[in-house]
Amino acid sequence: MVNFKKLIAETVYDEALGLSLEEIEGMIEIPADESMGDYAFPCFRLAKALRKAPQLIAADIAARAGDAEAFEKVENVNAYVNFFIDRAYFAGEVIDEVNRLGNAYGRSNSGEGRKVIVEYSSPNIAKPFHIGHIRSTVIGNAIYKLYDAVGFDVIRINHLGDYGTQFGKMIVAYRKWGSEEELAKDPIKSLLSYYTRFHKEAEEHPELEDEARETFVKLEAGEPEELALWEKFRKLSLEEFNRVYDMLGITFDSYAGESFYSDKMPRFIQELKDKGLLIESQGAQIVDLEPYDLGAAMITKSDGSSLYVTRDIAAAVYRKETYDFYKCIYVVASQQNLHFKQWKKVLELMGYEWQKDCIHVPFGLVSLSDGDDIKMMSTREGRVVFLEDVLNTAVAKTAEIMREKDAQGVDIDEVSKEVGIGAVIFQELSNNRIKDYVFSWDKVLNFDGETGPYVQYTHARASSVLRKAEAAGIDVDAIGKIDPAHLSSDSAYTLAKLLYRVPEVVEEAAAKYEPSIVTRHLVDIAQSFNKFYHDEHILVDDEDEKNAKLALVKASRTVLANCLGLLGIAAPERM
RNA sequence: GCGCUCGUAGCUCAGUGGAUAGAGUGUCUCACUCCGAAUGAGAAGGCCGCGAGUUCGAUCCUCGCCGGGCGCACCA
Repeated sequence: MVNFKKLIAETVYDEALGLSLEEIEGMIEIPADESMGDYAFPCFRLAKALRKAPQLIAADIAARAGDAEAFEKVENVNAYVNFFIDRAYFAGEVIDEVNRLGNAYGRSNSGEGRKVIVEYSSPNIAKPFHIGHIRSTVIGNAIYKLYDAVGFDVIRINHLGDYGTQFGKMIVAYRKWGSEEELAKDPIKSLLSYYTRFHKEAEEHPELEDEARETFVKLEAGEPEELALWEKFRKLSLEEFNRVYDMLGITFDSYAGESFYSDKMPRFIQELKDKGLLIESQGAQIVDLEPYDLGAAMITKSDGSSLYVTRDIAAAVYRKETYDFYKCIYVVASQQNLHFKQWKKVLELMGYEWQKDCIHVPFGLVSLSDGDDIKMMSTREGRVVFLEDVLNTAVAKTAEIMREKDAQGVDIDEVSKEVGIGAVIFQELSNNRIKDYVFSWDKVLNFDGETGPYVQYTHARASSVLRKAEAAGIDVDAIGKIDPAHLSSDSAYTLAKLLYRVPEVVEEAAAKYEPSIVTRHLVDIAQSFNKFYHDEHILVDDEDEKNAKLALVKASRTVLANCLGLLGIAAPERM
């Protein structure tokens, strides 16, 4: 397909301008208002070099470019050269391309032969999966899909929080107040109650904290009794998590969590010593990062047990040695910005230059409204909304709406899951990931406007038109060369332009680790399609016109499904 | 206190060193004998937190201030 930006850059290019083709291409803009053209080239910057008013420069370029074939017209408005692409030509090109590539449209091979690791979700074992966990899980999954789409070999790692002092606490609590039967009945709930009780009791009996630390030391030393309990907790928790992952349609290539690295740490502690980085402070071993304004990174506690940073160092080196990654992406909350800065600095001081390929992709906080107050979620204090409840409620609400609408020929059980869960995922991926938000049932259960169901509805609607055409004896897949002259209306053309931009949108979203760029574009496409649908009748009598419009509908449906797929959302044909 | 981060319409949020700052939602209207109304159209709603600076041009970049959030060694 023609790269229009490149074409325009070539048209504008002139040695006298003193700019390279690439520089010109980088300056090309898409005007805010379509009445000002499809692409624009601003000439302000040229004024100084050419010693000429920018309006005059723009006029010269416009005059020079005016007769190029791909453009309907080229005109200058003040200092801008505005390019209007020949609509029919453009629509024909885009539709051919989308319908030729099908579900490969939007994908590329620009990452071919390189490995990328995405670490995401990473819940803490023995704690329930709550609405806060949706962020890493869903954003991480979308980033995996985006990197996969642009051709990278992607390894998905669920870095389970399955180690640390918290397990000392859990074991102590279980021994004191737990029972096997209770645990078997509802594992997560029981474990959570032990954990909560531990913290309550520890307020009055601080010696419990010491006992927990001692127990973790035993666990780390591989004492059989502690190890057996820990393994049991881990197994039961993982079974629960998998239920949620199944609902979300998410899988991982590795569940190597923190515990996996427990026996790999001594090597790095020794290495830090050998490199003279480790110093003792109040009985603990630390790396002094004060010269970099990053405080101190604690490597071992005064009782000798390990910490988060220690395990992350071991994990990073292990991954580099095992996978030789091009990039290792950590989808972890912005609360841990300091941790990641410290950790990267330690790796750098150790001489691991590849630490620059380790990328922390932070996201904002989910909090809960507690009457007038807005508070952070707290598992300990029982102030949580469980993700599974949110998903189930969204599915139930969807089923209710579907029954109200008396949808014909639809498997409500199946589709309400696709739509309800899709709504939750879409909502999560709508905003820039760095933004904090307050969880709201109203918002997550709203299916009007810029929502997942809206986009899915648009897809189902396009599918419905194609079904109608098939029923009338048209083989939509066999429509060959179309006459794009029928697609020069504003609404058809705007839609075609949005379809055209999908590959660059996918590349941008991957490069910025920002799935919401795709989500936003998807909404734009759906809005544009619905406008086209309202403005124009598709199944008209004129064969040529009908075929051209059906080809555009088919291309739109393909793109909607492809982009939903990139976000991990289903694209039902009926709903 | 220091560091990071956010501040755009009543609310939730897009946006870009450039042309008149955009959606959704809410409010008020309109459109289903017509391909799916989970839709579309219209109205109303803005010192883009404040103040300087850089620039031909700043909502965007820099600095300062104000406000919210998060973080700042034996949790992760």
